[in-house]
Amino acid sequence: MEPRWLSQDERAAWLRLVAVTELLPGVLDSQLRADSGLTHFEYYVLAMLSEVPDRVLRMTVLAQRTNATLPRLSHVVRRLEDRGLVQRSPCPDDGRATNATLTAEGVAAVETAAPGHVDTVRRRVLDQLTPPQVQALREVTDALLVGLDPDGRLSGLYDPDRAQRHGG
Amino acid sequence: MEPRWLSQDERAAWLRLVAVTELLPGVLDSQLRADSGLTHFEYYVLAMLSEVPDRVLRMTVLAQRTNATLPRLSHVVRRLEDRGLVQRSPCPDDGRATNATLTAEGVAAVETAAPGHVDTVRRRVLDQLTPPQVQALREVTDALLVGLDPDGRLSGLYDPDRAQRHGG
DNA sequence: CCGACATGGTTGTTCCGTCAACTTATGATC
DNA sequence: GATCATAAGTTGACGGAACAACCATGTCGG
Repeated sequence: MEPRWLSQDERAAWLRLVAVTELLPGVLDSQLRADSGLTHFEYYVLAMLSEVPDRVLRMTVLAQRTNATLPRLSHVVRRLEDRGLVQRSPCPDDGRATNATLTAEGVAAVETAAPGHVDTVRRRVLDQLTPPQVQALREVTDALLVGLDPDGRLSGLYDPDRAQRHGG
Repeated sequence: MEPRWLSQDERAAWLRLVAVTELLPGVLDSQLRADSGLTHFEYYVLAMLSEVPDRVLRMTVLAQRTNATLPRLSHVVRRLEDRGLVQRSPCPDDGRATNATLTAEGVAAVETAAPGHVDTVRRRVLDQLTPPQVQALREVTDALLVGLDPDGRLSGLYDPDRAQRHGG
């Protein structure tokens, strides 16, 4: 079955979007790795925990907010626990569940890593855009997420209102 | 040194961009894998070769156009060669260089995979956007690539002069 | 309550990407 | 034309991610 091919404009936009998604992870990862010994994903795990009351989240919720599969998160959290940045403990409410708690060292790690990370985000990304373009980026990505995240699994990451329904 | 933190708008745009870059690769990879047994990156390697005269490119050029490091491309091309989709041969002009040629089977693989891939790109990405939003996406990603690809390494991927068609 | 099913996590395998080291060829310099 | 530096690719080791299999716990219908 022959699909509708892409128009000139669509193709141009699409190829650039692909290029951005290819390049962005590398930029974030290498800066964080070099300066803080953290993967971008590890940083996000710690950051998500640091923004939440008591700095505790159940593995499932944490996985949703970081767009990780449970196996992936399990491995990462185990490594972070080995490094003393996170503490795992059984959830009292549900014998199956595990809580991941950010330790004091974990807090320190996030606070140490944050400035350099934010600086990279500024210089490599946001400073390239005019204020109207920032607004446009927000609107476009919002629309894209409808197609990419139809169940709102990641909504905790970008939409505080929907976070309560899905991640709370 | 304390960085400038992100404004409300910047943070919103940034978090959504991160969410998009987290989700998009998985969407593309799983469709291509399931339907064609190809990684998105493998598909792009084959697609880039298919769009070029004689379907030959030197490894270095191919690496630039796909934003791959040379080691990564070398590994991928070896696997593709094992599957009969690509043929490697020494470059007559430069004894150090290697040419990668798309085989007939490789052409067939791209042509088989393309419709499903384009369909996914449409349904999951482009159809979520209005025409003005497609235009905005193009402009914003163009600006972003200045910061992410300062040397223009990937320009072959999105520069209209060098890239004529995609997915066909 | 008891058996079937669903949910929450972990573990192990396999594959892919990165990094560093190495081989070979080219180009510049004297 | 010999030497040294650089470029093009390959290879191997290592770490992280996807996937599948598995175990433990909770839930629901009889």
